[in-house]
Amino acid sequence: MRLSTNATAPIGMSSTPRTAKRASEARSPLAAPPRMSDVAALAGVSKMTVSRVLAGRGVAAATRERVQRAIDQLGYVADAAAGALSSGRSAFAAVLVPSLASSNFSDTVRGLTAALEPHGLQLLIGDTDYDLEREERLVRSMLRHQPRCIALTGAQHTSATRELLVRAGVPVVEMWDLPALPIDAAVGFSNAKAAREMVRYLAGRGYRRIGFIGGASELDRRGLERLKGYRQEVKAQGMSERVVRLGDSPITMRHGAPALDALLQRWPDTDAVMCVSDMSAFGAIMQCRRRGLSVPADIAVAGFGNFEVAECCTPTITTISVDAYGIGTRTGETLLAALRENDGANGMPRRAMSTRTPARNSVKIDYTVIARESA
Amino acid sequence: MRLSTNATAPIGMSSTPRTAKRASEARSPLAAPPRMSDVAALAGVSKMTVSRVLAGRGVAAATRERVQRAIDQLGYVADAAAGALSSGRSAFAAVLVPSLASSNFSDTVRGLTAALEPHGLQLLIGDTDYDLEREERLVRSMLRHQPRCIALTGAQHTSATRELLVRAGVPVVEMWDLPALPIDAAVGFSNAKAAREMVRYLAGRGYRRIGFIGGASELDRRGLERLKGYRQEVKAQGMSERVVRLGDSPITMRHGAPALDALLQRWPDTDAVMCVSDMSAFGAIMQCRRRGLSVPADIAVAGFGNFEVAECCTPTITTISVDAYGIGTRTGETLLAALRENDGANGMPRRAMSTRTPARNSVKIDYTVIARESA
DNA sequence: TTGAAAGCGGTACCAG
DNA sequence: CTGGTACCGCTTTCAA
Repeated sequence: MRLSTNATAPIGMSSTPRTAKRASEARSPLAAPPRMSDVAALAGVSKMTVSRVLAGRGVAAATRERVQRAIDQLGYVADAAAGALSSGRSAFAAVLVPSLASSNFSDTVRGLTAALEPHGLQLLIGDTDYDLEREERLVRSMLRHQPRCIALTGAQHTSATRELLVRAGVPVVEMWDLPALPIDAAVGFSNAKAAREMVRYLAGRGYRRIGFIGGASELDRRGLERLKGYRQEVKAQGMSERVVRLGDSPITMRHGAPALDALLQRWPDTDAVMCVSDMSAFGAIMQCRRRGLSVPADIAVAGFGNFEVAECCTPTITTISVDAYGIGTRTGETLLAALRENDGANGMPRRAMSTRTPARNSVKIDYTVIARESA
Repeated sequence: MRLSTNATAPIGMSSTPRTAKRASEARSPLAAPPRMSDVAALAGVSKMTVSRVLAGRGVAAATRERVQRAIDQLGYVADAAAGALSSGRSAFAAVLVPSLASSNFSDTVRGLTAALEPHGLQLLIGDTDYDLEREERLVRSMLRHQPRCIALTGAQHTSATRELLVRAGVPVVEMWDLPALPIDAAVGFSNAKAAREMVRYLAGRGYRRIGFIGGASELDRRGLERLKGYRQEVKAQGMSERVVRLGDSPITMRHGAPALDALLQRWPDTDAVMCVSDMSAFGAIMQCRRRGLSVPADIAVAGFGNFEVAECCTPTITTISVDAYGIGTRTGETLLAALRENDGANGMPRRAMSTRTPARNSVKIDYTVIARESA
């Protein structure tokens, strides 16, 4: 295969001589694409008028129509890079999530898209794979595109990332958590408190020997917070903790079976299992079936996240519902408000939110225990 | 909420006077970010030398180090828009998938990322939501960023989309299908043939009254192809068809229960169900449990896609395995090869693949029936 | 309402 | 190996 020789060389280092760019002017698919000046010439106006038509500013109706016809005729598409360079304002918004494969985060991205796209912002989406170094690399690479604003996941970042983000001087929102010291603003909830609530729910149902299964990675802060909340509440209730930590994030369905096995091996009399995610809870329930255990009669199982599988599984899975899509839309709205504020005021460019409104930049997202059949 | 007054106005129409851009030169987070000329001045070289250091071209080691120090000291981040404009070459690759929430497609995106990122290409990701008009809008909007290459899903597009794509003059790959007339190149498989294979498998296991459950939408071409394959093979086997079409794409777990109910109501003696997706198959199996039907003893269920749930469900789900991640990496490799070819040759810019190598631009992706417990 | 000129921040090209 | 200059395609600014 052609690629094997030089599989990671940068693409496009060879080049076309500047003067040859418009070499093939013949009307073929290979002809250089039309420029704004081409449109202007065809419509018999100046570039500026074309620019104004595109931006929807004040242009006489007749002129505007003539220009629009020329645009359509040539199939003109404006060059965003040129526009961004000239105006000093890109049309990008950057988003970073730990894993696009997790429906949780893809819902958040969809929510962000829904909020930002109508305002002409194009998302630059990055998948950090729960790796802070990778997050840093992605931030660096996205910053090259001068995004108007940035959304990222969690409160945990390398110090270089924080530095980059602050220096970027654009609104930043941290999602899915409520950091003690946000870089700029946050849209999320306390994963620890949510987990405590689940333990209280289970205790209220009479379960006293409650286990927790989660991932082994120290990088999944939200998972760790949930574990922390479990520990706090178990202690508060005077119960003893039973924790199994196993496997990498993202936690998938495959996680549940071995984790359940490990838990029951160590603490055979466990009467309820709280899982770091619905994915894991589902895997655990399926494993219960294989072991001939009935859920919840023999053992109760609870999840986190209210994924679709929690609703569709038999038994249906008791879980904590978090509005992932809403986190996206709220984040989008928060960023837009900050952009307006920066923009409207004294014209100081690229100001972060925190310089203006230090405090009330945290949006708290609701969550609720959804009581279903499994617990 | 502040946004309610003007929820969809474009952002950033007010502006900062050009001359004020560097108004606050004080060393604060509000100072204008450093430019290449600043780096050059600090290092005592010309901009060109800085540019060469960044590009990793031939620069004397001592000079390079000096420049690098200046870069680090200033925290300089090159502006991608300026670079793209000047060189006539962006660092973007565009991808369009029907739904980011589907693990199938998010895996493909991950594969693409893995293939393209090492070459310095930044993905522009778009979610068409199974809507061809939306796809067209997204293509138009992405084209403004002059992507070096484009990957999109399926063979079905509006004629305007095809026109835009051809005129863009960059390599284009259609994924997840093998169109009779690809725009440029394709990486996929025949969904119809794969479905036929599943019917043959079920027939081979002795099932004769095989139903099909799928979505009602005409927009999900891959779903329709699977249905077509089912119909062809059922006919070939001398069986009669039993088809239920229900609900929108993407098909989720919620689809399975009502679809199974509808199928059994109309054809109560059905002995096997083939589902358009594992999601649906899972929902159907859970519904079987609720109805007191044992799988596969009372009724067999098969899925499509080899999603994680197919492996973790009890019973495990018989399905067709498709390497979604591999579709992404193969697509990436195909695009990279085309970029190299364009680039290396006569320097004609922005040439599509098909102008070179009309035929062998289709990469066929393997699939296999995975026999598990459910059928 | 429209146009002309300047320049955004880099890279190509050629000369030294 | 390094620097000077022109210029990428668009928007800003200011004048008409």
